[in-house]
Amino acid sequence: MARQPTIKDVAKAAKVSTATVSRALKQPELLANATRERVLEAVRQVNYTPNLMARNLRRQETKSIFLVVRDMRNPFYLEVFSGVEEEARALGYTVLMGNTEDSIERAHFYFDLVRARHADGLILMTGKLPDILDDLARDQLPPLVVALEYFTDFHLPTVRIDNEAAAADAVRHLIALGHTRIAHISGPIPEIMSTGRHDGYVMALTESGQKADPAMTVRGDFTMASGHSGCRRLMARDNPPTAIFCANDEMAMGAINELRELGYSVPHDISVIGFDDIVFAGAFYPPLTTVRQPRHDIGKTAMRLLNGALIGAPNANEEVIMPTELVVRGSTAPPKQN
Amino acid sequence: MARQPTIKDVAKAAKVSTATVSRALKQPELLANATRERVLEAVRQVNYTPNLMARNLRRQETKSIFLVVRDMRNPFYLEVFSGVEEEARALGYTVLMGNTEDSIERAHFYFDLVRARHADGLILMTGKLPDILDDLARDQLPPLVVALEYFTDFHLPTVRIDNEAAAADAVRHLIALGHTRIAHISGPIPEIMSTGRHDGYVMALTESGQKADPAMTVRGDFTMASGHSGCRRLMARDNPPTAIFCANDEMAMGAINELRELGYSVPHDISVIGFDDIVFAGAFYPPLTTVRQPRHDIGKTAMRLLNGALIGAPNANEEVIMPTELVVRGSTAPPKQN
DNA sequence: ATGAAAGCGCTAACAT
DNA sequence: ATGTTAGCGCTTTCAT
Repeated sequence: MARQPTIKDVAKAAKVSTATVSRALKQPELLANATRERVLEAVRQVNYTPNLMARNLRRQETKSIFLVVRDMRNPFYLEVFSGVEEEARALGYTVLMGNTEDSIERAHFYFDLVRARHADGLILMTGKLPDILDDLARDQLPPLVVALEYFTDFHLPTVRIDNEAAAADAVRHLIALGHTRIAHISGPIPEIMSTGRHDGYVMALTESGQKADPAMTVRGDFTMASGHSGCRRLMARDNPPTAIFCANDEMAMGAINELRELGYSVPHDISVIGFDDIVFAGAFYPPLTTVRQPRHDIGKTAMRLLNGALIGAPNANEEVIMPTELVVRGSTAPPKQN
Repeated sequence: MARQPTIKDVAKAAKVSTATVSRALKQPELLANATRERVLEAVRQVNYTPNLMARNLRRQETKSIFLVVRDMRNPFYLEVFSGVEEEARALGYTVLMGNTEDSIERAHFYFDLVRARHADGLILMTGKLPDILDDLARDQLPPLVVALEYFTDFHLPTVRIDNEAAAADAVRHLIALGHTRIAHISGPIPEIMSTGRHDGYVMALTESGQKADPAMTVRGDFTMASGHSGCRRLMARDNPPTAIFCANDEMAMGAINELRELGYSVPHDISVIGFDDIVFAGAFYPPLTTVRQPRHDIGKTAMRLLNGALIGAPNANEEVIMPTELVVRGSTAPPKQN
């Protein structure tokens, strides 16, 4: 590429000072009509684009934010990302993607990038928040929004769902179908998201008068493989479940594929329910009954909150709880009559 | 956050000039051991992080690159992204994500962002390259790498697969199984990727002595919905196919789900083969036979090429063809004997 | 309504 | 081996 024209080139072409060029672009109302026109014409003529590095340095802002996720290969985050990106574009930000792979150091790396003024703020969608935020004093925190996860030690702007209520809804659906032996494949407890979903499972069972048998909960890690193995362990029990509530869709898919290998038919023999409504949940066979999270809106809201924090809006510290929705498809049915 | 310490604060604390601080960080070997130690100690003491906006302005580089895709919600791009990101991190770059939604204006927007020095270069994974690059003279192009797609008018650094050969492999697999009525659900022709896969389909049929009946190709658009409808049209023919080669996995999934609704069993009645080996291809039922693209390596290679272009490496204009691999799973089988 | 000039924080050329 | 200094390109006082 040829050398970029600078504001000086425009100033020379329009025979004005660089300050006037800057004004023509930022506060055109301050200039006389004739001058403004002349400058804008010069801008076009020399094909000028403001240099963002210089502008950022001068303004002490980058107009970029980091979206930091646990594993960017998880399609779930993509839809959140597209929501963040949509809102960011409207607000004049660009979105950088960070990815911690569950490493606390990698998370701190993104905090450092904000310190280094590579971005103005962060949206965190990682687990292990307590560990990450542990030794950072409150006033050392960069502008920050927590999405999906949350942090209980002190109040941060947060957008999330009510995991407990959503999980309870899912389990109530199974109870309403008549299931009495309902198992749970959980996420990595004690992470707060997994704990919430497990609590909702226990809550729904308890309120219906069923006892939550601890042996009916096996711990997974949100991967399909852990759905496979968790399901195998559950079905090997003396009194195997007739329904399994999985803490996410991938584990539900793993469980269903395992059940097929074991010779069970879903939902005829066993019902399975997932969580998230990822994009392939409806295309799966059988189509997955699951809990939909408003991913796109979660992303938009997170960006909106972050912008609030960035411009120092008054009550930027709010916690927004987004609604969830049980999506009943083909992986759940009444229990088989024996 | 408190005010960030600057290089001046370090200089004062270490009683040296700012230049010496800069050297301690960039070219420590130039300094006397004692000075270097003193400076680094001061850096720690005042908790200094270099301001990247200032560094970028001074160095005239951003150390960021844009990865521009057609639709970032497509999980396929994610794995490419993770490859780009891995290599970028190793080379000291951060990756910005751009997303054109197939709009030429949106694509140009990212070109403008490079002009505005928001990023140093671009990796393009969008269709419509000819339209996008149309009226840009060669010397107006920013540092640029094309991935997956390609552009024939003039030579750009490119990483891609041999779509024709890969598609031919897939179709040969069906031929080897004994199929003689093989249909194709294509991507949006005349885009080059779709054309290549269609050409491979025709080539494999022709070389085996089968005639490629144009009515056996229906045009899709890479969405699951177009797999559904394309499959329905094919199966409504007088002499329906016994096997369908789909130009990507989503369309193959759509086709399989449609076949199930029509009462066909895959692969017993009809074989279906996809392309890409997206992350859910193996979890699908039946597990999808498909053509695997080395997505992660494609991403890494693209970033490597872009870095070459950025540092002005000699033969940065190379075109890299990555290998593909036919992954035979459960969606293909010999044709049913009538 | 416009211009002059300072300076954001850093690096690199030049000087010593 | 270290310091001095001149910018990178822009925005924003402060003057006029």
